[in-house]
Amino acid sequence: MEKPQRSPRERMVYEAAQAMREDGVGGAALRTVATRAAAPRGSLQHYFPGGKDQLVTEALEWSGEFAAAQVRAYLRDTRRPSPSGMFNDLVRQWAAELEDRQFARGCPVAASVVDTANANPQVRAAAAAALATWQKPLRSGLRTMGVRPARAAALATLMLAALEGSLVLARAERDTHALRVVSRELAPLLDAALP
Amino acid sequence: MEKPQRSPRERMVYEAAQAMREDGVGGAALRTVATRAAAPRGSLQHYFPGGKDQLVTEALEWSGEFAAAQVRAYLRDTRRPSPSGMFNDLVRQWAAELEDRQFARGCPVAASVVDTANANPQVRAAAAAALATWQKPLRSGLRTMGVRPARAAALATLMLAALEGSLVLARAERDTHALRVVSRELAPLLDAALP
DNA sequence: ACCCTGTCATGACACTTGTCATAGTAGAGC
DNA sequence: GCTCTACTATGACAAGTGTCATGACAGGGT
Repeated sequence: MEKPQRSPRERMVYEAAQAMREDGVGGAALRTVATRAAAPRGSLQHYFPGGKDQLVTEALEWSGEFAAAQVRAYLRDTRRPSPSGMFNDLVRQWAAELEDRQFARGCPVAASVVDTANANPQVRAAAAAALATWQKPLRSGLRTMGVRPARAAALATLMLAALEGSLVLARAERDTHALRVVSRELAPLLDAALP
Repeated sequence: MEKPQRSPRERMVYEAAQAMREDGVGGAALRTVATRAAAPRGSLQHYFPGGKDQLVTEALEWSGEFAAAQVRAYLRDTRRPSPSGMFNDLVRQWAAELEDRQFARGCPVAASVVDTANANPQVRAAAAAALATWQKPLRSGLRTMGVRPARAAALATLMLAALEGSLVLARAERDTHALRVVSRELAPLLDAALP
């Protein structure tokens, strides 16, 4: 996830997502977000009159769309896509970033669920929406490869669950081993869904 | 996870784990933990001179052992255990509790990783240790069923990752659908490892 | 009787957080 | 030039946090 050249508002949403990935929603202080976005603190209340909830919600929307674009890029750029190839592409990118950043950043959706799913219905709904956005290209990609619709939905869910879980394991162990194992073990199952 | 009749100290560790499951490590305030454990606030500094870090660490140890005992109970009480049966037993118990408590409580290990893996090495290590404790009976159970050691380790990792991830999905969606899908899709893969 | 140790109880602290209030500044439109 | 709007900037505040200091109280052991 490279840091793009964007408006102050977009930078704040972006940096909010990154802060959530590092220290969870509770650890993502608004002052820190403003500082890292090189934006004035006063702009927060101007752009996000809904307060922190709004910022977190938009950060989740951004994250969902970013993840979906990543999947679509695989489908667009790969000559002969396969279910296992699509999943492995995800795993590979996450593993690379975990190692680059020394396991500092996880998934913002998981962070928001763990921190606020119980206390904040709005953020919880935003997390669910981000997951749906992410899952959509996975599902349609599988269908394009010839997987039956019902099965495509199930496998997309499995991919997301396995990825989110491996990320937790990898960060705990400071080792991308779990990610690689899961990708390897799941590969035959995923490809067996092809016609 | 029933609330046992234990010493004030044990009650505090237990309630710390539950609070972490609900609102993450950041949301688990020490005052709240003391109140819910029906213990005086002063006892916290007495039993846990290491402060919140120590309490969280012990809560993770407790959680790891609780989860491991759950797996061992399946292996002990089931006449003809199978890999898919073992995984489904886990899923079933988690799904039941999610629904009972209306998705208020997730996995404490995931919570600690997401919240503090980046900032707190001690807690991160405790989370990794808890995962190892949990994984151990899964691995040895698979081996007892006849799965080759290397494969048993890989499948245990896969189970944990898939479970942790499904929990995130299920809490976000307030629906145990993802848990059931993952269990169903993984079943044939898991049982195919039998000799 | 004494003290000593484990536990309980309460108050205070420094700090951070999200939020609000207020005012300043730039720049376009006319 | 003037005004209106969008944005920037700074200060303050109440609430909540982890931590520490201090003291009270019980119950043995001697």
